[in-house]
Amino acid sequence: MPNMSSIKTEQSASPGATGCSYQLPVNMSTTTAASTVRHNVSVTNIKCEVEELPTPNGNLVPVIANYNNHNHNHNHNHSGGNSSNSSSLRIPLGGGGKDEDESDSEAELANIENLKVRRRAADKNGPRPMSWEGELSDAETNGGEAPDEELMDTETVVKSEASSGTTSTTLAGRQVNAMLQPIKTELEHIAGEMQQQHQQQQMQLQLQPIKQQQQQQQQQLQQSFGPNKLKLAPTQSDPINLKYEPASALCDRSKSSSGGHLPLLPANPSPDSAIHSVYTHSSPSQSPLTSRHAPYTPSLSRNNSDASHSSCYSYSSEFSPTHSPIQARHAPPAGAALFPGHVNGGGGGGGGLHHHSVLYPPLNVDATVAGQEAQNLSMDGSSSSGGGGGGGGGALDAIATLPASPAGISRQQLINSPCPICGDKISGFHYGIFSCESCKGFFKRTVQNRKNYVCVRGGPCQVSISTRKKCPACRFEKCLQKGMKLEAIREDRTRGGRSTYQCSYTLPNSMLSPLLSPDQAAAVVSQQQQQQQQQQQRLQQLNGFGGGSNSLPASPSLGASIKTEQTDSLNHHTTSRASSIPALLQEIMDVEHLWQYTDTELARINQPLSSFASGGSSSSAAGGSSTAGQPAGNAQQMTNPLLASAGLSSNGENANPDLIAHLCNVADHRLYKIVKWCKSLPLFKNISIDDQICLLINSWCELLLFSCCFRSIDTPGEIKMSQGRKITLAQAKTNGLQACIERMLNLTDHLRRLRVDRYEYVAMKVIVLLQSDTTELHEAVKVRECQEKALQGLQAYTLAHYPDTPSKFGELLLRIPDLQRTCQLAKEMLTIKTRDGADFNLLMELLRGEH
DNA sequence: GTAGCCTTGATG
DNA sequence: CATCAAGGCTAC
Repeated sequence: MPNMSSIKTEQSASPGATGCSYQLPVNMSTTTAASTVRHNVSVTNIKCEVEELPTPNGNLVPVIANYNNHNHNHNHNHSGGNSSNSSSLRIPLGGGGKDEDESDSEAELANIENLKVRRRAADKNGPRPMSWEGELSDAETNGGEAPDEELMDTETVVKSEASSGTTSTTLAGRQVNAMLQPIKTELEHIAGEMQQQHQQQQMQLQLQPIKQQQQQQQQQLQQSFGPNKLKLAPTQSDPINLKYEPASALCDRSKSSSGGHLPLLPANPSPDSAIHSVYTHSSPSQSPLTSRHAPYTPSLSRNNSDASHSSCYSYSSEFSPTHSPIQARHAPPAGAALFPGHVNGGGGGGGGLHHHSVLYPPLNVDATVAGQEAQNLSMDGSSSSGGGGGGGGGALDAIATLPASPAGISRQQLINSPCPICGDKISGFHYGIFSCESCKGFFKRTVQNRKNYVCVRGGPCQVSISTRKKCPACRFEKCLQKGMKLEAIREDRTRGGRSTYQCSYTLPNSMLSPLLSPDQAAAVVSQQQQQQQQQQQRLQQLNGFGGGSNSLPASPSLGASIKTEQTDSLNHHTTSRASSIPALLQEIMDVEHLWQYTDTELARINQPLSSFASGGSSSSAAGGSSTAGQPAGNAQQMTNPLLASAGLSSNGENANPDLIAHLCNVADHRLYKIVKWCKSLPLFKNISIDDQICLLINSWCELLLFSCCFRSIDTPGEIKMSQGRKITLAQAKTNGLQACIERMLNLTDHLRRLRVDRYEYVAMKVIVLLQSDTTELHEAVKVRECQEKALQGLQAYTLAHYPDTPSKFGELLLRIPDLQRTCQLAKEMLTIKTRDGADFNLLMELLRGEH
């Protein structure tokens, strides 16, 4: 009955009962030793039954990961005739295809493989609680009965592994395919989920809930990889909260088949799906109005005056029942004067009006009509008069600017209405919308703790009072979709007072269009797109996305980690180019967060480190396995890129045997995330499972290495591993990785010189992934076509955004052979190291398996 | 982790 | 002083 949501790196939310347990690779399951030993990586079997199907309103979208609800027509459209030209776009990937690919070894990955050996060794000594392979294997072995155990805490895992010893276990005789089976199983599993979701929706349309569940169960058993034809309808849900719902809609609520779900406002005609709209927030750079405010700082601090990034066409906290936090505190006194034609409803002159005038461009709305509507819309007699009191009040003024706002909705009505997210009773105005107390708390926890929920089903799960606990991913998504604002969460956690953030409700274009001139309407669309993009970036960064040059070390300060120079730069770009980002690139970007670690994940991964650090310099495990043949010791660890790539402290304090267990966690995580990322890529999803595996095998090193290099753009002379750990060339010399690091630095220099931005970066990753120069591909042509689409997307992007450097596209592609050569070198180095007697069995097999 | 209730503090 | 939207606390 549960629905399946998963929380990466988080313990399963609801043990057992909900069945919604996705088990992290980090953790260990209680699977049998036999099953866990089969592969070095395991995929947790995810029980994902859907008790309640998504409502047909299409209002639910997958959380965070937008990977499933994008319109892939873009991709398909890109193909076709273009494929003939593809050859011209093909890049001379590394001299030698297969052989070239053989080389490889990114510190991070190497680390992973290395650890796998240890982990497997531990597995042999006892049941491995949970692992990638173990989970899925069990599921498969047991006829689909997924282990429903709770996730174990990382620390627990570490201890169990440590206690099981670090006996080296050879993988001799194990086939490469077997080793990569985890990836395959994961891919298959995810595919199965997608298929399941698709069928669920179909069934839902047929109103056959019982059959749905039956089929779900069957699908769970299938594990077959079916094309994910499911397209989550771009939610045309209202970006506006309930209170602005048209009266008619309110009246219809009782008729709504979705039970607690609120009827939706007219679809937002924005070309972007609701998933974008949920990320909406504007930037000062984009709004001619916002420039009057303080520069936008994507900080969650309450004092950031985020009103500055309000949308000119969005309702904002003026809708707060009795006041507008923003306008009240930050409204430029003469704001209204800037827009003499602006609606002046509600009898204004109040601060709210001023503010509103600043926030909203002049609308061609008859002031009288607007004023009347404003009257009708007064939140309620008491509050509007109380809050507005002598001046019309912010709320009233705000309402006055709602050309098509519903009439007669009082605050009390709103309070009595069901929470737009779950249908529970609204308790107040929280984070930008009227919501219930539970959703308020949920949103707060999610943002403050930087949760990175992922709906294994890919969403959208229904979120109701009864189901809201089952899929936090979809719940959070809905929170955003309904208008909850990330910036409403205070960075400094100060209590009390009024919020200063700009909680903007995107005004549906359908409501605006009749009132706007074509130019204004276009401006609305443009601005909404910008807002969406920025909000998305914000969200991604909140989720730990931004591991590239944007990446910041985990910071307790939400706001601090949100704003980066590059982000600003990117935002600047998007100001003018938001609409010119190829859809494919945007889709790729939308799933990029899957690649990144969230702070929560990092925190969890590193959680055991504190204990490790106290363990002194026991070098047997950490030094032995990770440094592979080097003298174990603090000095080596300090500069060991393997450790560093794992996000481990490089201060030499981690020389504890438990470190290995910890590294296993990291390894599991990284592999898991790679697979997840791949599976969510718009192009990759359409490739056969066998070819997906093949591509992954061929490109994992390049992908990881490239991410390291891109991440290091802003640190010349240093390669950033995970979590801001850095390694310099000098440090690399101490452990024999000089050549590799040197090449990485060189590549990084090129990326810096080329000013590679994030869109280019993600596109290049996909291009690298889709390298089809291998004879092992079953559908090489198809893969090639996919790569061509990515190439075309990148080319279109670079030409559109960097017209002054038309050669950028080509230069970017020229870096790929470098990347591949670097990987080759790194792999060779690791191979050599393996001969030194270190526990690189798994790595060895992976290396061998790549050829 | 969830969610109800409490405390805080800016605002009018 | 009332309001209310933040965060905090805590039983579950």
